[in-house]
Amino acid sequence: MKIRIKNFDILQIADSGQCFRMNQIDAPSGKIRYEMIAYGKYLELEQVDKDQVELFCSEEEYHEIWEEYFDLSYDYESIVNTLIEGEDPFLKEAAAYGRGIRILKQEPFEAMISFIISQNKNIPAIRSGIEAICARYGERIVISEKSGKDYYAFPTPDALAKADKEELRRLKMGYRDEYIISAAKAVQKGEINLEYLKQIGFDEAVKALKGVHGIGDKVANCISLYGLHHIEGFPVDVWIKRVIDEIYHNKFEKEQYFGYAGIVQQYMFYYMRYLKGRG
DNA sequence: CTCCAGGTTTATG
DNA sequence: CATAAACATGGA
Repeated sequence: MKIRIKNFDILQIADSGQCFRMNQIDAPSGKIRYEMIAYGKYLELEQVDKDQVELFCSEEEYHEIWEEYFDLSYDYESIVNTLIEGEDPFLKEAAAYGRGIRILKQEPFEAMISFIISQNKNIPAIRSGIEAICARYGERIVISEKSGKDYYAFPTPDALAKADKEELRRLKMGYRDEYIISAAKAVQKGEINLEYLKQIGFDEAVKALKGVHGIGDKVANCISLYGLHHIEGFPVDVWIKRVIDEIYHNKFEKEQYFGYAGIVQQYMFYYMRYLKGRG
């Protein structure tokens, strides 16, 4: 189904570093098309034009999953306009450049494990690592008999809680092996209730997440922002550190963007990577 | 080969 | 409290 929507650029979303399982594929139209797996479902989507995308799924599935996943009811246009019309020269440019980004509502457990894996890895390495985990521990998804390619859902907490260190090392998880297992076990045992963490406040959610071995402040902010949709999440990684240091000379206050700090962070991240030749 | 990557933990001053 | 070293490994 085709959807008319502003501020939705598939390429920007796929390349924004918040999700790691969107892959570009060829389309008969020659336009930008991606395939992805989320919530156990396979989806292809194509950029028809600047303000229109086509999702290749049923209307039920669209309303059940993807409308919310892509945060389509949120008005990004007004955020972008606020920043573009604002006083901050860096954010004017960053918002204009990344205006097609949306903050996805990913599966909380997937965000949790993905960002544990992400630490001290570059984005291509994160992608391949997550694919390896999915192929080993995730349920196979059948798309069609002929497609020849295998697709896997993200593993359940149960499946990952049973993983052993050696196997995770073989999948190139490195020292993160025990972090992954302890996180999966915490969820499996109910010590961490991710659905509950969605309900409570951002600060509390971060605090609870940091109780897990291997989750520090940055990863907890990522999980909160991308998995729990706490829009106050403001992950400070090497790129945001660079922005705060080089652009703001260590005088940046995220509090001035209360209510949408996570979106501001995303524009900063995406734009800085572009400026430094990684976008 | 060297340096860096959407960091966290542990040790040390 | 702040800083430094260790950690495992692939990508550029």
